[in-house]
Amino acid sequence: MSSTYGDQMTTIRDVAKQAKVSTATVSRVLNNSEKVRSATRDRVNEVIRELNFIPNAAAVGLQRKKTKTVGLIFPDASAYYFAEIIQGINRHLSQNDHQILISSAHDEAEEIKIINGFVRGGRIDGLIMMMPSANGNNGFRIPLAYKIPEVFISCEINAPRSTTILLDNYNAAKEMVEHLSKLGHKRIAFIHGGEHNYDAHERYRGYMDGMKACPADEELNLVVMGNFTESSGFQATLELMKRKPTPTAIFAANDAMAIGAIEAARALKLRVPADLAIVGFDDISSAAYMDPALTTVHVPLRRLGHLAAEAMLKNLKTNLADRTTEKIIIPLQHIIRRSCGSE
Amino acid sequence: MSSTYGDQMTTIRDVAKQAKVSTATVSRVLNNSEKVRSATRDRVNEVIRELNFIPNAAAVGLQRKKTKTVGLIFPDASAYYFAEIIQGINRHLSQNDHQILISSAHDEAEEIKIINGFVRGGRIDGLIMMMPSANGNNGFRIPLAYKIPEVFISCEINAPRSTTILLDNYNAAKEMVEHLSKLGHKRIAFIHGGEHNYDAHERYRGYMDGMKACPADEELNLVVMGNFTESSGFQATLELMKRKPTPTAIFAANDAMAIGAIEAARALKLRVPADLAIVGFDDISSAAYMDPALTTVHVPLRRLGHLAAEAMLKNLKTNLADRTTEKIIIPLQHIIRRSCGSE
DNA sequence: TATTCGAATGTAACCGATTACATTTTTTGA
DNA sequence: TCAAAAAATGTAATCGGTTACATTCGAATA
Repeated sequence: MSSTYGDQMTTIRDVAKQAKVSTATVSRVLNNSEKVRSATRDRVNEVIRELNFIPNAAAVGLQRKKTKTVGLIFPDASAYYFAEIIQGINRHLSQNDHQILISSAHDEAEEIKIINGFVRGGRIDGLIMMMPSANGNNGFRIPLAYKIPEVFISCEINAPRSTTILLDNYNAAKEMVEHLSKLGHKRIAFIHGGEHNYDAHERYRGYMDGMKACPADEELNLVVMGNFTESSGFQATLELMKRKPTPTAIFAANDAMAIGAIEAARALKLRVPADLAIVGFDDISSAAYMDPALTTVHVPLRRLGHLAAEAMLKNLKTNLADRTTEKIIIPLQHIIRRSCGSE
Repeated sequence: MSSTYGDQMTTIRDVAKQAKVSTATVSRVLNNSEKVRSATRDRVNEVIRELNFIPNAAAVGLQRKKTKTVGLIFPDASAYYFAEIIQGINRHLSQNDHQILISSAHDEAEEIKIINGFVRGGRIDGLIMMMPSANGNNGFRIPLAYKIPEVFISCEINAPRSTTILLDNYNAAKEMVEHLSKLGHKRIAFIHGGEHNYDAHERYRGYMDGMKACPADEELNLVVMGNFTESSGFQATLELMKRKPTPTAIFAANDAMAIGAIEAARALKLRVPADLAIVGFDDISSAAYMDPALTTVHVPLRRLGHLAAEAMLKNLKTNLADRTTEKIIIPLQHIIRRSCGSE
């Protein structure tokens, strides 16, 4: 059985021999660490280029105990949402000579197993976790045992010396309710995204507090549980419109459910926004092209990824003792379009 | 500066010492390679569990010249589309004890540099490339120089001993035209996705050949270039409706552009499908929830990813000499909804 | 020109696993 | 019971780099 690299594996020894220096010198040139006479450096670089030599990552990793790789743990759902974030992360990391190693699983036990394997196997230098279903209370404490930098996205783990990046879901949701309220709506329903999802829960909290501040008709229960999919938004809306009195506005915890809600309104022969205002959250690319165009909250996913990568790179450069515990909250902007009846 | 692993790095020597055997025996237990007396095996496994030992990936990789990692090269665009594929790939690979290393860049030179670094640096055992803009003619020959398994998605590189996975865009597009034709349409326009995109081009070919077979009013040029975004579909439709005679149906090369087209029709006060039929391609999750629900071609992205992973794992087990050149074509299914006026 | 000293370079141990080969232990059979 | 064969285990070289320490070189100074 032939080797993976076949006969093309070039080692530092090949370079050393051809440049008539020791491997130590080649290594020094590679890492421009100590002083190397410029004539020697040029000669070595010439050979490196000639042989198309690239140091073996495993050998470097073994010695340095660094892999230039960041692990990414993401839930196995909602591809679009996570893909944008990952792109943001990857863009910034690869510009800084780092790679990402991805894993995803919904089963939390499996998740922990994977993380453990990554870290203890020395595969990664740092860990970026997006686990909206994890919080400090449900036993997700494993990462804290490690000493590698950790960045958490959309979950409140509260691990010391880690960086947490959150969206300001709460305020954005609250303001959205206030906006609907200002338009005269009193019976504003909410389609939840899932009890155990951090973002969904924060949006729900914002909705609830927003409602408290509004002059409401009466004590209403206008919250229905969805699961972030179009079809759940559709079902939830059908469900909501059976209640008496019926809501005059629906706030869906994400755009996909808002799309389902619009479709349900249509099935019920209700005009949006005249009979029923509908707003979402996320500002997915098609939101502007819905009928009616969807009022929503813009979530800068790539920027979120960029911030995560930035925090990771910073922590990677800082030794454990000097790392601080940080929480970055991204303010969110409303996008008022036609579906709320504002224009 | 403390080590990445801090004091928690457990080595095979620690295990050997505690189990009172040599490192060779521990290694044999780990790889259940040769025979080990079961009493010894149990004792070693016990210690491994006790110490939570996981072999250092770099050390294993250095020795074995295998990383259990597959490189993924994807274009830096259309997150949703690629995310679904990546999920499909990842799901299957991680079930088989492999990880993925992702990279993406639009600049082809940078792309080649990254691939080269991955392969020559021994970071990956195999390469899955999705480069719709690459084809055998535009110089994308680098990968052929390597001996690791290669799987290409949506591009025709024709590298020997590699596996290529393609969607049957051509036939699906042709059949879509035939479907529209059967509904009585004679002036069917096409919104292209990009000249250099493989999928877009195949869909275009299918459209053209479908048109040839249809009884057309006259020699029409009803093709406009888009770029797979909603806004380009919007613009393209505005453009198309200025032509005389105006098209009665629009076939967009993907759903996003079809969404833009529907919105444009609306802006022009045209009813869909009564005044203008509009169909797409991809079957994104919101397609069923558009108004009108979008007729399109379903593209099984996760399955595509799964097939790519499967092919990769198979090739990984086969040595170079025994690998065959394979081309897998995935047949595509139409989803007839309301936007084509069929119901 | 000889001496000194810092800069440049080389030597070899090491990172943590695997594995060919050597050695020890156990089993088998006469 | 003991020699021979088979099985289990150990020893040490190795993978391809990095780096502490040793050595050599060259320039500056006397």
